[in-house]
Amino acid sequence: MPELPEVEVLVRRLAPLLKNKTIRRVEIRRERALRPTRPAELKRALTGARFVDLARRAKYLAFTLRPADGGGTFLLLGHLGMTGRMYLLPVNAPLPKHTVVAINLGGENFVFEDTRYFGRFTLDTSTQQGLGPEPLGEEFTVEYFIHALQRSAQAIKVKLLDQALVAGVGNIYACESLFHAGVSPRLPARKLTRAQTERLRRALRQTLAEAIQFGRSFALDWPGTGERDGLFYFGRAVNAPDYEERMSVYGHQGQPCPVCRTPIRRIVQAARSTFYCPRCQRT
DNA sequence: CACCATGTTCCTTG
DNA sequence: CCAAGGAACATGGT
Repeated sequence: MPELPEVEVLVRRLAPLLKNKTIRRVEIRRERALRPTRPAELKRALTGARFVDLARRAKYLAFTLRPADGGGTFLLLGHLGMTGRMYLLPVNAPLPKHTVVAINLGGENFVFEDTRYFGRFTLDTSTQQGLGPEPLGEEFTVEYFIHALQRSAQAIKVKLLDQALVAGVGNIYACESLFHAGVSPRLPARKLTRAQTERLRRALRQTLAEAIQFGRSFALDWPGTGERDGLFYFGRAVNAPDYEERMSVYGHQGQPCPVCRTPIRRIVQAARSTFYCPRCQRT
């Protein structure tokens, strides 16, 4: 469930539920997610600690905690990978099959579940160093974007997935943003005109912001104690009839473009699927 | 059995 | 040294 908008919505929903809660016990079922933190180290740091803040950076969840001994704060980072979910469960509810970590907060467990185990739950913050600006932030200016694209011959679609260029864009919203900007996913980054770059920046910001708005207004099947967050809006959702229509091109191979009715095409770039309209995105 | 999947990291090649 | 491409990680759905 993992691109910037989904993480943003999750963070905002989770924050008030975790705030000021004290960790009683930590159960680690998949050590791999902690890399390179050792399980004993994570348990020692978390047990008795208290959640004081939660924020999003790119696709990461950044938990700020106050240690058991009360001095200062420290950071815990979560990443949902491809299939990660985080939510609260009553302590008497069974933990799901692919539970990575379960944190006992007293009456409930804060659960990190991840079917494919690509996600992370760690004290290692080194990955934050290489991240580029937030696409919705002030630092992501037209000038920055133009400058960053000028140095690369890589296809613009592939470039958008580069977290060092702009942090938080994933495969779905990269495809959608290029469509809204009317830019071909195959266009080499350095070939974008100033006008195209401006349109793309605008499309990125608008597409991401709209997805966040949708996620915040969406009637989630998750009051904080349900069994699933039900949060990821792509795919078949719970009770959302207009769900499929949210995407203009992603996953719509062979279906008519919503603007010109030309069949949407699927190509492979950097081993990932790209969906686009060959007519609306000619250059 | 085949192919596909919201992500990141590591290794190889040029 | 760098850029770019591909595989690996692991599980499940269609």
